[in-house]
Amino acid sequence: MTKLDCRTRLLEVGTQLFAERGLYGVSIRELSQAAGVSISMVSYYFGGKEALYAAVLQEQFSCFDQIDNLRKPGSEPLSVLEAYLRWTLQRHRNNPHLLRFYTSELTNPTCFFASIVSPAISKIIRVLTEVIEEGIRQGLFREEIHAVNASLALAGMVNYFFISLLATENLISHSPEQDELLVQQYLLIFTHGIIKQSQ
Amino acid sequence: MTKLDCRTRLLEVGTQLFAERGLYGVSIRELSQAAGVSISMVSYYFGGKEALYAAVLQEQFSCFDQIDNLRKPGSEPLSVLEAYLRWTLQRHRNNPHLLRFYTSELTNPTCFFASIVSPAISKIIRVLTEVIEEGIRQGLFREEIHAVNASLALAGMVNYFFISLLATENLISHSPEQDELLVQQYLLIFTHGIIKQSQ
DNA sequence: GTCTATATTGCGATAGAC
DNA sequence: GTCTATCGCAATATAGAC
Repeated sequence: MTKLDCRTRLLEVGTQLFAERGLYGVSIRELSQAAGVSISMVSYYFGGKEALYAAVLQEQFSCFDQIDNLRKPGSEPLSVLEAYLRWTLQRHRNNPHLLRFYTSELTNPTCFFASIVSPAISKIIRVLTEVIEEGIRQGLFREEIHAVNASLALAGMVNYFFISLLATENLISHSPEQDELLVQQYLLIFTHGIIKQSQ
Repeated sequence: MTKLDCRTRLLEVGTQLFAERGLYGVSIRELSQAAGVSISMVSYYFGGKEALYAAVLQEQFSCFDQIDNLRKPGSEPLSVLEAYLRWTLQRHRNNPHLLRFYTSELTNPTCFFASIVSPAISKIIRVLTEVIEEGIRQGLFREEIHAVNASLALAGMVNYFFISLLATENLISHSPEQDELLVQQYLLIFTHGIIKQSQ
């Protein structure tokens, strides 16, 4: 087994197990056993269990940098919001473990929350807020809307679909084939509401 | 220290610490020390750490039974949804730890998820879904709306406000004084959307 | 009913062989 | 670079004194 394999296998298995049970729910014994390598490899490559967890977390949240791609100069607020929904669904599909870390860190933060997780999340909300403020300024969106509230509402709708998965998989299909329908539903609710317009 | 005090103190401290760090993030040593009782009291009163956790969880989720009070016979769908929002905010205010368990169990489920947490959550979603379906039947809500999607969206909006708290407390006030404003904002977004109606 | 003391297990980390 | 063996410690649980 080459150096790269060993390190990579630990990262992969660490991602899987930490996502399922959190930093304190997994021992490095179990971890190294699942990876098929010696227990000492965790210290050798990462410097300990917490450091391996930090490496996993860092990798998981690296995709959040892409948020800046959503806001191309001159793009309409509404299409940026739609792009955010599609990008978020895709993010969770590409990486089924991401939301576990995201939510686990928000709920039971480790010492890496402040440096890795919090900046990523608050950046997303800040970008969404700016987009919605721009929409209000352009007269597209209601003035009564508080932009931060609306951003949290939009992020909440789409993320909660995945957060609640374990308790709702008997109520609704979570298959990726439904994703385009989901985007349309959330966009419809968020922009027009559920009330039928009688004009 | 009487029997009641000792048991109660362990429950209180357990609620606090398990909420902050999860089942595996807390030891019974630390727990009993924080409660000011002997370490053996955990086994004596509850039968072990996991059993104490289960007792805490059971107590936390008992308030979910009140969901049935929201749906009085003949009440309008829209006012039930408003009552749900208000009730949910109040639930989180009355018990700042509830959402920690809620989210922690959804993300890193323990062996008690299936018996205590999942039924509570899926019942809420089921009730909301029925209310929205009734609204569609009455012609109040759009036919294009998928009732389960909309229920998850509404629950997601209001719960995510608290879930994301640690990453967003510098972006928005989380003071209880804002709660009535929040109810109005979420209701406005959910029922009418953010787009300005030009009729 | 509550304590101290202890048995036992499993943890994270590392020394040293290969 | 990877392993085995082991150290030292903290975990849960419990026996037995009061």
